[in-house]
Amino acid sequence: MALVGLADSNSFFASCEKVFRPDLKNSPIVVLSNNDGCIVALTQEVKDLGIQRGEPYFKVEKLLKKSGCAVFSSNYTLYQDISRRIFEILGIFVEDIDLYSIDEAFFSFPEYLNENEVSSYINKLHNTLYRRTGMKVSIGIGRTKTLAKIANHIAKKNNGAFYLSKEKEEKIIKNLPIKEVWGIGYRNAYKLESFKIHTAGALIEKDDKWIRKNFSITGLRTVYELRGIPCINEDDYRIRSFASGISFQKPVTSFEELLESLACHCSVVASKLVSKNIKAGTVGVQINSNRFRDNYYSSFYYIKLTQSSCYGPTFIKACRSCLEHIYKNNVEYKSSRVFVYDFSFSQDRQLSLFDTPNYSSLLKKRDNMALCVKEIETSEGKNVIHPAITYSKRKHDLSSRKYLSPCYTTRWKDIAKVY
DNA sequence: TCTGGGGTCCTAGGACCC
DNA sequence: TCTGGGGTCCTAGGACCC
Repeated sequence: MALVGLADSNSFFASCEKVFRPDLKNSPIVVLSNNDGCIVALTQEVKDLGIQRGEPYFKVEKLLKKSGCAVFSSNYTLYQDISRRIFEILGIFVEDIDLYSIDEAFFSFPEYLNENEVSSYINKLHNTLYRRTGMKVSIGIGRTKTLAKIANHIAKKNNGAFYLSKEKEEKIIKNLPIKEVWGIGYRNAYKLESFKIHTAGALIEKDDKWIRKNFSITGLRTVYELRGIPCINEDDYRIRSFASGISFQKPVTSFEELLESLACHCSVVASKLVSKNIKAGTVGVQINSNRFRDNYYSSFYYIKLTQSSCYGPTFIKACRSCLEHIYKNNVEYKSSRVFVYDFSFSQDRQLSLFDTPNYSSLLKKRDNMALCVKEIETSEGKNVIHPAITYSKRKHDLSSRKYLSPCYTTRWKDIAKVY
């Protein structure tokens, strides 16, 4: 059985911002969500001020300014590129990389190596990643994904790499607080504590039937993983749906403006579908008013397309129909979102009984158009071609990003200068 | 004034069938 | 008074993750 490894960057977004700003090496840093709304990444210095991830920025703005904290809007272009570089290097060292999120990846590791060999190999990996990207990436190794996650947690506190061997498991799990276990959120932690279970050690002692009854199959899987039996498979990460959405800077009330924002999201999802070489069979639209206000309104509607598609204008048309079902007058809308699911591979197309040859050739033309748009976006940049309906609004114009850093690694004019 | 965005999985319960 | 038993499929909502 192979060992499982987990590579995970520390305060990923905040660390990316530090790479090109050595002057901020020891400064507190926060990175804000879209629209500069919430804190989504923060360094230890900021955590020490008692601030948590998810905190609305306006509530702590004064405190942060007083402590000399550097503030950034999310620069996904930069983070995505640094992430790509990290995983590229990881691929030189290990096999079967399974990307879990922008800053995390599981991988497999040969078990025939002895403990010292594993430890020195992962230390070397950690150091190479730091030297070549400027990012501190913690490496944890264990018998299962859940154990690798625990090992990674320990690595973060030590020197960046940790191998949780079978021999060490018992001692470490015994006193591990239940809420630090991956897969146990605050609600289940609270529930477990009401049963007087406070540590992972106490949890793995419990009877399988009891766990299944109180915490469902998901809870039982976590317990098996803690016992060293792998239960979380790579298949679990197959994409089933994705979405594009954003909060507006100012409330939106008109049907046309909402549709315009949805059209921007359609372009984003269409482009993502083309790059993955898949088509979506269902399109959904969600619109929301401000959830912190009275009379909160949120509605969702979806349409199954007659033919799976990756063509933006087809999605826009579907969004218009969805919106007609859920749009209400006199509501101040705060956000909109487009979902796509029911994926199929691009080459399989099931024609319906009443399709005419003309219709299939139209569908072919649309496929080609979608590919063509993607090619233009790749060579000329994302904002050079877009549906006419979105002419006055681009996705990023809809939200505020006051503290955006340069795209150091992906745009020539933003490249770092050395004086 | 201001409160993110993007995912996954599971379960209960309703609708429907024989 | 009292209303079967065994399925499937779908959806909303909850819980979790980053």
